[in-house]
Amino acid sequence: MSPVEGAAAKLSLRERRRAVAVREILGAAECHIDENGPHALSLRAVARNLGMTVQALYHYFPSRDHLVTALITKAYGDLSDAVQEAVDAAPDETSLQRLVLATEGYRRWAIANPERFQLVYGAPLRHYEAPAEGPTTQAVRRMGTIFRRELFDGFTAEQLRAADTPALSPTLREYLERLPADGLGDLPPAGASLFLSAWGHMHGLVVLEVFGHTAFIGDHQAEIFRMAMLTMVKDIRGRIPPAGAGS
Amino acid sequence: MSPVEGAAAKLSLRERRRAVAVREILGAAECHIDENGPHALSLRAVARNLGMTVQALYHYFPSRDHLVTALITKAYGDLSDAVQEAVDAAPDETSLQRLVLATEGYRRWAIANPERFQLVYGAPLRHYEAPAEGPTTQAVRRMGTIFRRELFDGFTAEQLRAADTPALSPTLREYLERLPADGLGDLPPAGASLFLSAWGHMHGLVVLEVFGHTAFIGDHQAEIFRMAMLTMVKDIRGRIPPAGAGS
DNA sequence: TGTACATCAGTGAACGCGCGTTCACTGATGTAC
DNA sequence: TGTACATCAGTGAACGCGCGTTCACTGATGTAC
Repeated sequence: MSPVEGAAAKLSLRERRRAVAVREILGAAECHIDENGPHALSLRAVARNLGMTVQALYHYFPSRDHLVTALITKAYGDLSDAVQEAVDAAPDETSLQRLVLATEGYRRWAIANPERFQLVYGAPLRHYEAPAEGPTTQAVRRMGTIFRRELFDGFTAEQLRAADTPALSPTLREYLERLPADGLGDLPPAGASLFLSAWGHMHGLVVLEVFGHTAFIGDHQAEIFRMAMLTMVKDIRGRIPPAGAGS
Repeated sequence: MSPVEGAAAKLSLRERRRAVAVREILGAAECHIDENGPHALSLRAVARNLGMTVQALYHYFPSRDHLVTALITKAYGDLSDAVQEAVDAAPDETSLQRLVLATEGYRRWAIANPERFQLVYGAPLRHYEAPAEGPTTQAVRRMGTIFRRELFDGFTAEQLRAADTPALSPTLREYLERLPADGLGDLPPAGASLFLSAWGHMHGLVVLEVFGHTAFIGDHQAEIFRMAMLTMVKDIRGRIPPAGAGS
């Protein structure tokens, strides 16, 4: 008996059916989003896709907002998975190469799932009230961790502290030092600043492409992106002094 | 008699009232967008704001789409104006400083008008069918021109051609060379590539901030942005060789 | 093993809402003579 | 200067649509004895 069957055997028929139904609902909702955009999402449309009546959905999600929250969480998770897989696929590459691969994974997922990408990074949905401690906070951390590891792989905190960046104001330095350690707090201010800049750079190129603002580049978007990211990573690493040079 | 009065005198009472009404409608629509987001825009809501009935709006805009098109065009124009003004306000600065000021103008307008910023750069509105030769194409060109002028001020095409960027594939180089001259076509491939990267970098940091993804930085966003842009511009200019060194 | 009861998935009917758009109309503004 | 007519801004009433949510219900699944 496989572990899966073992786990499944512990669930009643009803529980298994319920799990299947929830997956089907999420799938239908994602399908509808892919075709009509996140702002067209409605319980009625999802129910229609499933051949059900709307009311039945209330047995699985107490309101539209709960469904939306689940979808946003899943989209963020899927994006993180895509980035993680892009990194894991090349364990023998240099960390510079792995970081470029990570950014390419980010871009690729966004291009392949433009509507769900908007669910995460676009305008918040009309009438949607996100729960406090948003569903995204955990996912944000996870993706941040992936990128940070590759970006600063091989450098010590001491080296990052001595990175060649414009002088930050004392209040900002202090603020960055005091961020929670699971966010950017364990990075020295210069490192946090470089990291945010890099994130914005990657994200901006992807957003412009996803929303069609760089359509005039045609089929060459992937190459432009790759070159920009390669240059970006080299520049950032070039700002960090060799080990032992600081202090 | 002022020129304005002179022009106005040529318009009948009806024409002047009409012009005022159109401005009022656009203003009410912008106000509604500012408060409820672009996706909540509806003719009925605008009419309500004005104390009119919906049907009256059809005397000024033949459909909702025409109103939306006007709003998008105006938002893009206002953003371009803001950038232009930021540049013009410091004619004596170095072009490096002016470019940083331009990016700060871009950011400032976006932060001050987040909903209208979405109108331009966010997800397209539900049920809105943009006209062919979109209303934005002209505005895009205008803003592109401002940034390009400051970014590459003082450099010759020859210098840009020799910029230190990763090797672009021959097909991409050729493609970039053949872009229409009023877009990026008058830039050598290396210059076009640097320009796109810079645009994405600026845009990405602004988008993350506008959508609240960098809220954890609190009041220091402006400083982080400024440092990132300063570094970016220096890096880009550092890649361009001094005059006469190439060929 | 069978029976009584609780839980749950799903339906039919209905609620009140906001939306874009059309139609026939009234009264004010503008214009040709 | 006055008059007949055209143009235009605005209204009242109505259309058909999709939306989230609630209520009372039926029949299947699960459980305690």
